[in-house]
Amino acid sequence: MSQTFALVDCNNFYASCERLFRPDLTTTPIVVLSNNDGCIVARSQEAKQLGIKMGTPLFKVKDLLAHHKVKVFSSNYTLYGDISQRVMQTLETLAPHIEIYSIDEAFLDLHGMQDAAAHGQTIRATVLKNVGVPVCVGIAPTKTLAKLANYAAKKYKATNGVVDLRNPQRQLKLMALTPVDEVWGIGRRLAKKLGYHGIHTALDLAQMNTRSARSRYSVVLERTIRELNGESCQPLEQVRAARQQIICSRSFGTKMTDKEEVRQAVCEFVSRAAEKLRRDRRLAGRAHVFIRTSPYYSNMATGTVLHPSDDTRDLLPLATELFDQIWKDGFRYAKAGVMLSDTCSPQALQQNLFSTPRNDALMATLDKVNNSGKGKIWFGSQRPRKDWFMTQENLSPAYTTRWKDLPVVR
DNA sequence: TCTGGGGTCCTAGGACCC
DNA sequence: TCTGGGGTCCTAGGACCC
Repeated sequence: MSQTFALVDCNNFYASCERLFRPDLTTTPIVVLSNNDGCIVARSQEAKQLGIKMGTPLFKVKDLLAHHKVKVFSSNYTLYGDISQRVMQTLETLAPHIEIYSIDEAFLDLHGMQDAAAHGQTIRATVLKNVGVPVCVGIAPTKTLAKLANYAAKKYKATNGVVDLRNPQRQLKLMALTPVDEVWGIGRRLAKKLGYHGIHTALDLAQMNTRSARSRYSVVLERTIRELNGESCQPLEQVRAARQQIICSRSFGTKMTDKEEVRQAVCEFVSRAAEKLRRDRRLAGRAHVFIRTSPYYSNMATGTVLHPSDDTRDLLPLATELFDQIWKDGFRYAKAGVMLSDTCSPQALQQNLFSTPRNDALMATLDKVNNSGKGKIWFGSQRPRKDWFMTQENLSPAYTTRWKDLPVVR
């Protein structure tokens, strides 16, 4: 019995979330900005039609946005995370097994279902009714084909948001029409390379010899080809693996030349990363610090955490040491960041003979205060001025997760 | 084209071992 | 010393994804 996957993907997710609580914006073009209000990471349908591209820096299109009265939002991850949970909870009632693939996508196990296309319509209607977010559904015997089906469901209006791609004839037809870079796993680099070898459509790729794909490219490409041919190589992953690394990095609004200032920024990143680590209930075994001045100089230093830890006081001195190793005077720094890796769970960690008992209560209190919205506690080495950190000029309220931001009905 | 931030997986090459 | 073969582990970097 062959498998059947459904890929459910929210339409213009962040823009749809913002619109949910602003019915006055139903027909207004909307864009959502990245963390630092740096560039555009989501657009409503109307904004897409204005030719605004994904990833465009805000300053490049400021005039265009103003001219067309586009509503601009800073990203509000608290809101998106909460709406995402509601979507996923609804999806869990619509299939025996689901894999949450990203904040706005999930694979559903529909194997053995007679009329999967009709069920696809049920999924659309139910999510729209329960949460208010429009979704599209792609159905196929492999994840890669389900992705492709979803692409078609979004692109071709006549599909009514659901494409059932279980029929091999339909698979061939769609693949012949689809540029190879729309295939899941084929990015810009690979698409260009494949183009040199005369592979332009998804069908060209599907017909490529798997053996030569493996030797000339990689096992990943081989797997993609097999999946395009209906051979499922990627099972549904119901349990999410714990994060292996945590990154906190920022581009600076204005270039930095002062060592002390950059060092303080790095310390701030360490604190943020450690906070995420504790939220995950993980310990880090390794820390990395990197700095960059656009094209000329970039460097990274890596160090081992003596005893894997989630304590900011352990990580801060190490990061400072690493920072000193890579710092060079006389450059104008554009970006810095910290990565914590080799994470493990506290249970998995063997008790070390020399490890001192950690003061978890202090870190817990610190996190509690910093997340309360009532104030911030920081270490002396951090940079208290955060003018360069998290610019959010157009933030929407946390409608669903903060009492005072609840929408009021008049 | 490097513009944002946060992730994953794979591979080539070096260090080191017998 | 650079001459054989075989293996493991680690790291940096490339490619992808959302």
